[in-house]
Amino acid sequence: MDEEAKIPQATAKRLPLYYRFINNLYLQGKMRVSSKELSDAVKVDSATIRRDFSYFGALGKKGYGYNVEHLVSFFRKTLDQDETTEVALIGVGNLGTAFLNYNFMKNNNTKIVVAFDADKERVGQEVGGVPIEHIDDLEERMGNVSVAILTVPSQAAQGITDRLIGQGVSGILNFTPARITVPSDVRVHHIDLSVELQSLAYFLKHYPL
Amino acid sequence: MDEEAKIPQATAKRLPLYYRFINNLYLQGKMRVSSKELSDAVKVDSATIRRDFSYFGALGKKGYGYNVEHLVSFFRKTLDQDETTEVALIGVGNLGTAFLNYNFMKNNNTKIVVAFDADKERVGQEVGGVPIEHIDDLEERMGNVSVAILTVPSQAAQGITDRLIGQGVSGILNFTPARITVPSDVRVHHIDLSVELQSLAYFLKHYPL
DNA sequence: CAAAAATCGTGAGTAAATTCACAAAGTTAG
DNA sequence: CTAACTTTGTGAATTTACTCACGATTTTTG
Ligand SMILES: NC(=O)c1ccc[n+]([C@@H]2O[C@H](COP(=O)([O-])OP(=O)(O)OC[C@H]3O[C@@H](n4cnc5c(N)ncnc54)[C@H](O)[C@@H]3O)[C@@H](O)[C@H]2O)c1
Ligand SMILES: NC(=O)c1ccc[n+]([C@@H]2O[C@H](COP(=O)([O-])OP(=O)(O)OC[C@H]3O[C@@H](n4cnc5c(N)ncnc54)[C@H](O)[C@@H]3O)[C@@H](O)[C@H]2O)c1
Repeated sequence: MDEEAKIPQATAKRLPLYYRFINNLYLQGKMRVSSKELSDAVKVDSATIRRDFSYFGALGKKGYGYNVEHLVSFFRKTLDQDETTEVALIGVGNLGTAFLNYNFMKNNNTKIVVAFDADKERVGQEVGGVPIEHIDDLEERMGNVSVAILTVPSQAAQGITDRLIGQGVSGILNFTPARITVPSDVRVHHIDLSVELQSLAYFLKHYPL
Repeated sequence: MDEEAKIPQATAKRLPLYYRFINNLYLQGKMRVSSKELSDAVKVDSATIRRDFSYFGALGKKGYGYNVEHLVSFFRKTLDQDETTEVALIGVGNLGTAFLNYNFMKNNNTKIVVAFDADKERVGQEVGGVPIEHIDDLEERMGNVSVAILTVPSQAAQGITDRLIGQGVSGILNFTPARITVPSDVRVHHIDLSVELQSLAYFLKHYPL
């Protein structure tokens, strides 16, 4: 569909990382950067970086490297940094509160605009400038947000997911351990912190470096 | 070194996920499970599950599936669930507080035993049963913890990392946007929440399902 | 200006991971 | 006990990702 649709997924996942770093260079007034420097900074092999960039055409110059300003404006366009993606957060508990307090807007095109919780005490408050609505009002108060962050207890995850999808949400960042079921046109990224910690421990024991 | 060292990394990362789900089945009293059922539950292709399990030998029975009790005890051993990995957390802010309040011990062999912060107000308090020490006392109070969770501001990340490594830490779960530099025998897992959110937004726009 | 140095972009090779698809072996039902 | 059914384990094919290594081109130095 998109003409860029042939970009490998592994590359696509690295783009925001590149963007953030290049933007920092830009703000620091740096004029040029080589794939080797980028590699040291973001810990991705320099050949991989050149390959990643090459999917978008010849962004660099041989013997010189990449022009920071050119790169940054290219990535801004490519990552739609000018167009903010509005996000809803469901479950204002420990994790949800942390996310609301965090400013996802730094170098970032995403913004949490509304939060929901089942606890009546919290409803009506604001956390990090985001109003908290009651979960029963999800359908009325969600607007046409297309991305949701799920930080509810795992038992509630599937039910809420179904309602979110009913409202047209097409991307979910799921922090609950539940592996939710969604139609094939909805994308879910699972971030399973317990699994991350356990698998790190497993790697340490079984894959000594 | 290990005889299991040839297990693909992608497989190793899924093991804790399998374990958690199988353990739940076990607690529910379920006797048997097929790769198809597991697949529906954890959203991993059933052939991938069978392949993953097969690295550990023939755990199942043709025409029957897998015996839950057998699986659960096998994974418990394999994932060293009997031996708790002690973890330190550095930076008791929004995110750090959420992790301390969370009980990583459910189905889990990891435990945060100590936390550090630079803010004197917090030192001496407990959060989620974990004592908070001052970062200046890191070297004295860390014990021989081998894994650390980094939830400090990104500017502090590299300096703290160096000190952690000086104390023998060999695994770091890094939630800061900084890509830290470590010796080659230290393993770092980056969890970059802004990148996750941005790349989800990117996928939605450029890879319509 | 010429030689040396830097660095990109990419063809080709390698490695890792996933998926297909089916024989083999077991289970279940009657 | 037999036939129909289920489900594993895996060889082979495929897909995806990474890395090497080098020619081409530009910059830098003296
Ligand atoms: N906190 C962590 O460090 C951590 C780590 C790993 C996984 N998780 C997972 O993240 C999720 C949230 O964790 P947490 O520690 O923030 O939990 P929490 O209990 O602090 O927060 C959950 C929030 O969801 C709200 N809630 C409950 N049911 C709801 C519903 N039906 N609709 C809307 N809101 C509802 C609760 O009122 C509460 O505010 C859990 O699934 C947990 O397993 C958390
Ligand atoms: N909160 C989020 O949702 C979120 C999302 C993405 C990334 N992050 C990253 O996670 C990290 C923590 O985020 P946060 O929101 O919890 O920040 P925070 O400011 O709430 O917490 C940081 C904590 O670290 C402590 N600290 C500062 N310097 C220290 C030092 N040298 N040694 C020890 N402790 C020190 C501070 O006192 C504070 O308690 C940041 O790097 C942030 O970029 C957070």
